Amino acid sequence: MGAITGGKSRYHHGDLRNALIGAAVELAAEGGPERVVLREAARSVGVSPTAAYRHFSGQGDLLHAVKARGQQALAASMTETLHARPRLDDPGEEAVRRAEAIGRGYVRFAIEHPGLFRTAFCRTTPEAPDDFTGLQAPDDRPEFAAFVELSDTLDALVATGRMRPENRPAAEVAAWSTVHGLSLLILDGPLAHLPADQRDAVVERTITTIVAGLVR
Amino acid sequence: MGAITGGKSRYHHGDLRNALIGAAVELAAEGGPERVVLREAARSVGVSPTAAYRHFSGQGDLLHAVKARGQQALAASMTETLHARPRLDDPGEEAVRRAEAIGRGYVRFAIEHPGLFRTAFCRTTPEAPDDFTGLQAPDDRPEFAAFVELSDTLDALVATGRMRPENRPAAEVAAWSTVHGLSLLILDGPLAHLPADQRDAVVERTITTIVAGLVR
DNA sequence: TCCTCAATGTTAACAGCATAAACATCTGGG
DNA sequence: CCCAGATGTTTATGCTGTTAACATTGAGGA
Repeated sequence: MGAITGGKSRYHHGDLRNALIGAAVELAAEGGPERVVLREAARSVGVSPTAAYRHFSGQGDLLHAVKARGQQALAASMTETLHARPRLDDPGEEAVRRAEAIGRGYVRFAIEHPGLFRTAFCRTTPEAPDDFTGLQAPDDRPEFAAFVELSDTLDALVATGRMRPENRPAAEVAAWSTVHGLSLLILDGPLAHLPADQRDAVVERTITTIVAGLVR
Repeated sequence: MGAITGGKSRYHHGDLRNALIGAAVELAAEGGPERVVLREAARSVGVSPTAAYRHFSGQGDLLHAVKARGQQALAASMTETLHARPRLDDPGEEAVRRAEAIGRGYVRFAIEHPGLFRTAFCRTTPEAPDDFTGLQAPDDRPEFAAFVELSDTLDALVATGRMRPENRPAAEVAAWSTVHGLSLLILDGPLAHLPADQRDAVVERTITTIVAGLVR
């Protein structure tokens, strides 16, 4: 196969699938999922529109790939944010602060990369077998790394006595729901036109509130 | 103007704007915002596609009208649910239960009317001057009735000593974020394929958690 | 070495969409 | 009575996704 050979034929691209995904990711980053249009991605790669059909079943399939990239980018950003955080001595306090940091990282990514974030959670086909069913995430896929870290943090809250065991079930859903909804209200909803400082204050208070509901 | 006269000319519709909105709402209810396509709405009303441009500046404008209808439907559903609820004697307990009911009503509408719900919060034009800026809602518009009721309920939580005054700011954002995010995770996200009973249990626990974070 | 064939790209074509321009038909107010 | 503005229609343009038929390339077996 052609690979990325110096510059011979130019008829075969060599890595068209990834190139198309890259172009589509750029489009998504600029304008969200509705902007990832197959013909434009092909155009920006310099290839005929129908060439994409050799690598994707259609526009929906391309969008699906971009969505996966968005999820990975979110996860990567969050884990990076988490690793940069100084570790506290007290395990209970550490778990609480860690939970707050996870929420902050989530919302921060949404604000800094609105197009990618919206794409990461856009509706694709009704049948999406890639999603995990609610409460248990496969821990071998990179896009779920952040979710696994949330789970571990919640476990730590229980282990350190900061959270009552009977509150543990579905705790990740409560946490995730709050930061997810907050992100969307900020991106597209009534909080969209809020000045940055007020917005940040609201984010802080919201995260404090949900964590308070969890730890008790 | 023609009004809804018996059935004379048929050239002028008489109430085309509302008819188009109605058709578009039906489309949105079936398939969400991306399905509200101007030509199909015109078709189902029995009118030429370009006739719509006498009443809307374009497809985006029509979608905007449908979005408003969705918001009103959500608000109406929630207030109805609230009014059906039995009132408790203890004011503090009443406020807490009321807050929980508001959250339940929100998520319930999302589950029962997914297309309308998604349309009510879909992205339209970047400039949306109809949104209120975050923390204060105009209390004279029907689509904000439910939000005003949430605000009142939170005030009641403070007044009855169930919530500390310093937690009051942005409390509506925290509450709204949680139920909003939960709704979307259920509609389009990882909770989509959850069986109804498990899903309902998760909803209950999530609402309990956020209310716990508010009341303290 | 050469030759075939599957992989991968291209052009041409079609249908559906939003939208604009020019034209047609009512209808209310002078 | 009649005409001007409101409302609806036809026609046309350019975008999109998608399919079908054709072209080019490279890799591996005769």
